[in-house]
Amino acid sequence: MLRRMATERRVVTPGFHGRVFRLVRRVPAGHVTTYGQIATLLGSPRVARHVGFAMAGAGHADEPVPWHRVINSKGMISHRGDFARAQLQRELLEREGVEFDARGRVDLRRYAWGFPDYEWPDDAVDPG
DNA sequence: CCTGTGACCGAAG
DNA sequence: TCTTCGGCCACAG
Repeated sequence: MLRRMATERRVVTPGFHGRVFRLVRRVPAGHVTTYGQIATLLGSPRVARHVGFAMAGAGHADEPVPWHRVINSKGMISHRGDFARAQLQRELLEREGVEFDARGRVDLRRYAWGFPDYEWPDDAVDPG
């Protein structure tokens, strides 16, 4: 029911980038979030890719976006060939106290932000 | 008014 | 552990 509504409703609508940025700004220093988590909070885990698209343009946002706190579901930095940015991202996170293991992975159970005050829209997809 | 360009995810084999 | 595949669109130039 709730599930079906989610498939019929468009979640990536005009202003999507702005909604992504607003959510990412709520992640405090020393924590991380994932593309999929942001996508789920905005309406559907399927649009994680679009969250990535939005982050690619984070520099165009009116207000600063802590883009470095967004990593992928494996707990790794998505470099997509841009190793310079990936290294900067890692440095920024380490500066905030986020630890990486030998494989360059962050323990999401420990650092992922839970968005405790997030208010789910009525037509939000069932997260579980 | 087009068009190209993107930082993903989970399931299946 | 690896690859492939479907999901599916705003936005800057």
